[in-house]
Amino acid sequence: MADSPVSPLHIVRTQSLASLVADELERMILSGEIPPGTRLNEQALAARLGVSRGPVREAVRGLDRSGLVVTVVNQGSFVRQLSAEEAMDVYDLRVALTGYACERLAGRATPEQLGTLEDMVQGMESAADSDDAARYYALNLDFHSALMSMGGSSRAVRLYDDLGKELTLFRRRALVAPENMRESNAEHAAILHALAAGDAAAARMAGEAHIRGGKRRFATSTPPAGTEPAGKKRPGKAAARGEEEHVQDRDAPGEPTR
Amino acid sequence: MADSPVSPLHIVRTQSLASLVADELERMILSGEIPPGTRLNEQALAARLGVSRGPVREAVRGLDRSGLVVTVVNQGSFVRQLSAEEAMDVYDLRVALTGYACERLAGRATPEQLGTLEDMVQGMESAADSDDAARYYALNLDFHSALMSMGGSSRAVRLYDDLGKELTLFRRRALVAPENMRESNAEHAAILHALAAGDAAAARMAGEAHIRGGKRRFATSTPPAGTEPAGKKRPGKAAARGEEEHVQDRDAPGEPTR
DNA sequence: ATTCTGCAAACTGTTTACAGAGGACATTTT
DNA sequence: AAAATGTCCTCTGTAAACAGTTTGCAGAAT
Repeated sequence: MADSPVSPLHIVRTQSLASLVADELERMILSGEIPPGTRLNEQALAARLGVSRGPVREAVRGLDRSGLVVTVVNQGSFVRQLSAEEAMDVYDLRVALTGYACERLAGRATPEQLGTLEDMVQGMESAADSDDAARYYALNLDFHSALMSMGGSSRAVRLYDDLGKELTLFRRRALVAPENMRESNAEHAAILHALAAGDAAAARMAGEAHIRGGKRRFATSTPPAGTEPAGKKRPGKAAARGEEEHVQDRDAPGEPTR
Repeated sequence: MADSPVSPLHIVRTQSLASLVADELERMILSGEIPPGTRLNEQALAARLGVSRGPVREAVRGLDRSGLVVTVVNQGSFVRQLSAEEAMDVYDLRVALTGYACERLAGRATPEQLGTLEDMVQGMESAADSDDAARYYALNLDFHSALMSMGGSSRAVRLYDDLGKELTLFRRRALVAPENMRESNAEHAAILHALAAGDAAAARMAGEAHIRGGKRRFATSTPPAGTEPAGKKRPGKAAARGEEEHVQDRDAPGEPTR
């Protein structure tokens, strides 16, 4: 009846603590607040989030399955570290996914869908003109999400997003240089053009070329070091006191088991 | 020193109970022992596996993340039910992945790798000749795994396998009709031929065509009913007594939230 | 006869408690 | 002085207990 179905008593338990913890943990990891290689101290995390260790363990187990976290028995869970090669492999998978979505969409894109994409490309152009990297970044995410959603399936969208999260483990932030924005958006336009023309082969090529371009743009603008130095510091006993500390990094195993 | 490195005290804790439970649960689900739509009763599962509810919850949470299980707050976790459309989408994703792996492999396949694949195709041919569906099935899995591993990355292999597990949720078992074996293996040979020729485009086409063929062979040999009837039985109270019962199905929500 | 209400059992979500493993530091030994 | 070793302490892994919710059934009221 009421407009807002809020229970008068306590807030309705609409989702479990474990899922909330999982979301928060994922956010912390993807934002870099907890850098790769860091050990996830269950007790500290539980205390910081105001829950017990149970939900934290469940959340970490979920992140482990989805690839953001690596667990070593009796040693704990660590934020996954992606090697440069693995990151490139992930890019390649996104190439394949994007190409496929574009190819499928070419044959059946509705004028409405094309209009939506067109608007996004326009928006990115204006963002590039005003050097608004943040806005370009957001629109770019939307564009690719829309592409996957229209051409692929919901499963494809989730896959693409998950791969993106893994990439975020490698590159701290999407480095969008001003000149890259224009180049990138030109490729967007090429995709759109092929889609509008209904040319499946061209759309696929354009989609693949775009992600490959992103991979290249990233690879050329990143430090040439093959593997990250990672945290080598050993905090000793003091850090374990945990007064304000919520995470503690030990030796930081890169990829112990997989 | 000894041949079998078994600890004299208790068996070495080489992996956690939660991971063991997760493996066992996955096996149960994929084998059909716990059919889609079934609710996973934590207490019953814990009792059956001889552990407490903690590891079971962690395992279920992991399966939820990997897509085999769907969880509803305060109602429990259910084995996921794939609709026919979703299954087709998963097939399409495998088409894309396989095509991509084949394309990449074409340029750089070593004679050794080609020999390995050749042996598998030969093995499948002999299996088809003797109508040994089980052996064909196993070799087929190996062939595709090898293809992904050689042409793609370890990430691609895992992705492909995970998608395969999801498909298993839909089709109880890979139905390999005798005539299908020959058709399927002819496509394998075509892939191999293109790979040996180093023709990337042809390899991709052949790889894609093969999975599409598998999709078609499955779609034509499956009941035309769009959605599965699923378990509609309401077991009442008797089943909940749990003397030998380890699972209990209630209303079986297909895809409550995603 | 049907529907609604109230009670009870079961199950999920969460917290708390306990045992074993691993690591860091101090001491001892060579 | 350097290496080895012993001890303590933290943290993970697991189990058990506790609170809240949902579900099913029985009985009452219409």
